[in-house]
Amino acid sequence: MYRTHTCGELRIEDVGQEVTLSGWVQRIRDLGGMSFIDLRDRYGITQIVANEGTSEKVVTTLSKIGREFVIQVNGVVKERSSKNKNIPTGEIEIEIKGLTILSKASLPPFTIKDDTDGGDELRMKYRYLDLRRKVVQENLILRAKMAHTTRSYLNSQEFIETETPVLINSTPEGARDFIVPSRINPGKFYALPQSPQVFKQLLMIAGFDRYYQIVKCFRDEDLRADRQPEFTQIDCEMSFVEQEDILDTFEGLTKHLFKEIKGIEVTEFPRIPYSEAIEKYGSDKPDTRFDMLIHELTGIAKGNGFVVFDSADYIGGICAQGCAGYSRKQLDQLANWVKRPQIGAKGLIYVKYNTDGSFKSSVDKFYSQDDLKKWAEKFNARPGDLLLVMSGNDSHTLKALGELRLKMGGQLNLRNNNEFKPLWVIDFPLLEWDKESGRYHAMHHPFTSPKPEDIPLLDSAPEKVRANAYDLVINGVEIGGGSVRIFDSALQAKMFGKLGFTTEQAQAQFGFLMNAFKYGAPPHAGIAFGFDRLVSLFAGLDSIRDVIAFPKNNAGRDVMIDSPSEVTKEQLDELGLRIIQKED
RNA sequence: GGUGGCGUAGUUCAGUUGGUUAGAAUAUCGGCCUGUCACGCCGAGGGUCGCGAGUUCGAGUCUCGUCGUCACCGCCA
Repeated sequence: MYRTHTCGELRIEDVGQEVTLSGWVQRIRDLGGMSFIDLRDRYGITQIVANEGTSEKVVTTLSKIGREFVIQVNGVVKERSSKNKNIPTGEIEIEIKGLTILSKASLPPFTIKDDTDGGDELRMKYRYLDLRRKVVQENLILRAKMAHTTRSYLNSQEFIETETPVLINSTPEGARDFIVPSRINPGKFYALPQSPQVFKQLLMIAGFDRYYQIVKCFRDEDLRADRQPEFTQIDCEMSFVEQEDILDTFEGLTKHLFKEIKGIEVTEFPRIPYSEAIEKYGSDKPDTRFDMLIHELTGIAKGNGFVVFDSADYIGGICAQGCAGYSRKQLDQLANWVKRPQIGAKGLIYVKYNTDGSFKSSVDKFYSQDDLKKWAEKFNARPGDLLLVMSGNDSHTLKALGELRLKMGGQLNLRNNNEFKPLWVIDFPLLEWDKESGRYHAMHHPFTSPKPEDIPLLDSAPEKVRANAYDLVINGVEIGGGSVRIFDSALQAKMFGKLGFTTEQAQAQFGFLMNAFKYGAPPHAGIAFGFDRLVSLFAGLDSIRDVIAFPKNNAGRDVMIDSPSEVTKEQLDELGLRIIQKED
């Protein structure tokens, strides 16, 4: 038997017991006549002590061990003469009687300890060592708990967990697919699913009524801190439901997770239309932990001879409370920040609402104190506040104001990671115009149902058609999204037409689905949560990498196994593939 | 595809205007040490300053390129 107990469980009540422990050597403190070993496993750390009573054989072995050796120790649990209040096992120690080296260890490239040692590059290359760190283990344990809790909640609601295939067809809509060549079918390719979308709809047609799956999805697009090429979704679909039923059910799941995992009662799930989110927050995933809403000034700020504003489609700004005291340097920094290519604003106008009630702005030449007072009223600003105003093309300016709002919210410490503010963004546009391809794209996906009252607009003003689509947003993070589906093959055919598919193309790509609709399709709707993002939100992390055991880097590479990698000529031949060197 | 940050000892970092032998902490190794828990004390070893070119009498430092990495923009139905 390798162990009778783990390294985290022995307490003062166990004093006198003879025990065997196995684990990794965290640290050795050799005091000469006596030494201490911190023995670590995922449950905790237990101190081992050797002193003058320890056998010669054990002392000799002890002198050979180092950091990260895997050892087995047996001995008697003793009360410590000097206790450590900082760890749960701090009142006891094991007086060593026997010691076996189970596995030697080379010196690790970074020290295994809680506060990060070794940069991301090393941590990823030696991820199996990084995963020994308690902080990283805790993230993965949190992930496991959340998956378990999700399953038991959905199981209790009569959802059926069903697996769907991973080798499917490539489709032209949406993100780039990962492609898998078929050996048995030369010249043909599978694709990895971006989501199990059509399969879950087929399961509804099959009568499963409630489906879920915690499932890997794949998108061949550039990575971000919150985007990996393979990621996990809590994927769901329900029959005989309307939008309201989905929102209720998944508010329920979200509340349950917050309560079970974090002990937090989250009650409010406000709903705001997409258009309002854009107007007030400059984003379709607003962070509602703080207000600082965007206000439009287009009507009242034009016509004073300030060319920048007079020529703008849109003028708007935000009010940073209590920031009227910002220095020239601070204001310049903000202006430079919005001028970076990532934001792309031309400039930033400020108005200081001084505590004495006067105004000082960068456009005093064009606007009187009375003019600026009107602005301030529009923002509900009070003396001591700072107005930050931008202008230009409306969608770009709103987006830039949204970014500035987030930056100011962060700067003023209004974005607290222990506070959770969910909301539903609803009424998304069904279609958006894509300049590059010169056609409409489905904003959600091609199976999303338009709002019935907007269907007449499909022909006259397609961009005005709203969808029965919804996103769950928490703290400015898009946690999930879904829609009510089209279940009528005629409407579905019309949608494909709007998206620029010919009848033949639609038939070739999605014929099986439209065909299935002919055999009695129930009204259905669904949603998918980004599981990695949800876990990182619960863990208070900005990057999803730390909640994934073996993540990929910025360039989509796994630096530990060095993938992707080349394959042999034989493999290529068998698949009928040839590598063509790209010219620069 | 683009913008920006970072790259110096195993690790974390310092390194002045371009100037002698590139430092500190920590880790490692050796010695001493009976109550440590970030043990302590003494000593030692450890460097392709990411790589390559250029400027210069002289480059860790300046310029260009390149590689790696991170964040972001585009992209992500």
